[in-house]
Amino acid sequence: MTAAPSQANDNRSLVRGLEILRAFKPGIDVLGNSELAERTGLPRSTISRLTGTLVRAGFLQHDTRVGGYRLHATVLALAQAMRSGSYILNHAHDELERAARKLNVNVGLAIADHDDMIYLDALRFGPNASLRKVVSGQRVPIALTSLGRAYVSTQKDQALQTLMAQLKARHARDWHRVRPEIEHSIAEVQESGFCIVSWQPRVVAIATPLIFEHDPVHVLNMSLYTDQEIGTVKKNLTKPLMALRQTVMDAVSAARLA
Amino acid sequence: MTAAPSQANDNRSLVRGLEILRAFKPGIDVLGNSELAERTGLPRSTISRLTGTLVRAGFLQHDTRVGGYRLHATVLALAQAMRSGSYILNHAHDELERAARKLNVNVGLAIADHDDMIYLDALRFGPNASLRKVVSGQRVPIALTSLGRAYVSTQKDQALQTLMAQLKARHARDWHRVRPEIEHSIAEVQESGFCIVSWQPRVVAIATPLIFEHDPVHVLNMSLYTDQEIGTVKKNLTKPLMALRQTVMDAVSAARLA
DNA sequence: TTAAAAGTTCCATTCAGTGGAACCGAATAA
DNA sequence: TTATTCGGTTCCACTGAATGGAACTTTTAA
Repeated sequence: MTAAPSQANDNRSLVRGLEILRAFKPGIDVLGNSELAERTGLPRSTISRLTGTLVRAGFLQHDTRVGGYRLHATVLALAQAMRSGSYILNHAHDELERAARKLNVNVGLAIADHDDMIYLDALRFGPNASLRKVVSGQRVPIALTSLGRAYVSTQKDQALQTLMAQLKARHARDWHRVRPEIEHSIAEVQESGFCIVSWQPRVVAIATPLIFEHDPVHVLNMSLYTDQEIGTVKKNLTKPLMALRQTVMDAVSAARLA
Repeated sequence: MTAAPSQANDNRSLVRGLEILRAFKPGIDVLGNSELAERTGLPRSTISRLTGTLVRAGFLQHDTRVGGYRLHATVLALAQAMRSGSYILNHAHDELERAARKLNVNVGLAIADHDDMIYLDALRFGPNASLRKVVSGQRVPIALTSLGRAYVSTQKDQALQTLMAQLKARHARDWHRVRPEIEHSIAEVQESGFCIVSWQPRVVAIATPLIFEHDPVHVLNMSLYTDQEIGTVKKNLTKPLMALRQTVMDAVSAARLA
């Protein structure tokens, strides 16, 4: 999650306020004014005023125990509104769940945001088999994941150039290694409709883009924690993934006629 | 969810931007610039600029199909960050789930925001018995629910006055009816530690406040869809609710020592 | 084709937001 | 105890960022 582009004629105060909100992530759940000032590079007085407004608006709360701010429940209400309004998610969810249960693999649906993918829905299995958990909102980097690369493969021309430039900026250090990997994945998707990546040890993931006219690109994935060879996983998951993809697309298209 | 107080020296643009975000709720998932202008009373040019910024910041997306804006996945990431940072929620969740399964009732944990309560966690049973669903972010009005009234009962003096004034403003129409109900619930909590309300037909709910030093007040509740008399429900749920309350408080206190 | 509605851009005006500095209060050190 | 540091807030003079009316463009509806 790199800093927002912060382009031309954007409303400055609004951008700054949102930047403050975005400074909170899993693991960073309390931030004081001076920490925020450091992270954003803004003067302390400015931060102080903005956090005040964010508190009164219900987006932050002050934690007197540790003397800092936390995100407040208003953001949960927004998330709820967002999820309930995403018809793709709504029509896909049951199918994702069914597939996850049947195959005993993690199944996810995600969408791009800057240089991350964000899960709209993620059905996860704990280590002890059937324990299930539904998560949403997790960010994973576009450049390194099957999810992200499946997304990249849907971009063309100018949009693709821009995106690659962003990714390069974020992964400057090991771009020489990452770039060919991305290009390999793109080729993979173009050839067979999906790509396979193992970006964390023992986790193999396979992803395929879901494209609907007039809608942002969504990406579907399956992943599992395993010792199997990547080839074996490919053999096992390709068909189910593509089948799920078709099922979801049908479900969404059908719903659209009503 | 009434308009934010929008007090003294608040950053105007930021407040307006957040107001735009808050205009989206379940059921209202697409809004065009002019609709937003209407709802907020701001000039169309201003809205246009602000929505532009919100889009570039990743908080809104433009839906070209219907020509309007939707909330974007960034708000999911924020919600995820918020939930993962709430240690009360984290330590309570498993207990809530256990209780819900055991008793076959809905169990929830909520926190106040303006004149609403917002669920941090809500374990729901579908009509067909054991189907379970975890929800968070739903808003319910303070004045009308057991959840909200249990919260009101924790407020004193100035804070109580202010809160009641807010509620009165929101429920001006039938304040003469609502006010005594709230006062009854307050007395109930002060006497026995919980209150019972049926604010929707056939739904009975019982709630109890969870107070931790230096933390905002949380409220725990149980509810069920039933034909039973309120007295019967009370008999059945009082003990489990208070037991759950104790369990959660212990779990949180224990975790705090580590 | 015309009319109406929705959205964007322009631009002169001004006041909202800014940030440096001073101030406050709490925690820590001496 | 007093001094010192640190985090936070308040003050205030300055100014350019944000504003909103009007003009313009694009889309939708009739």
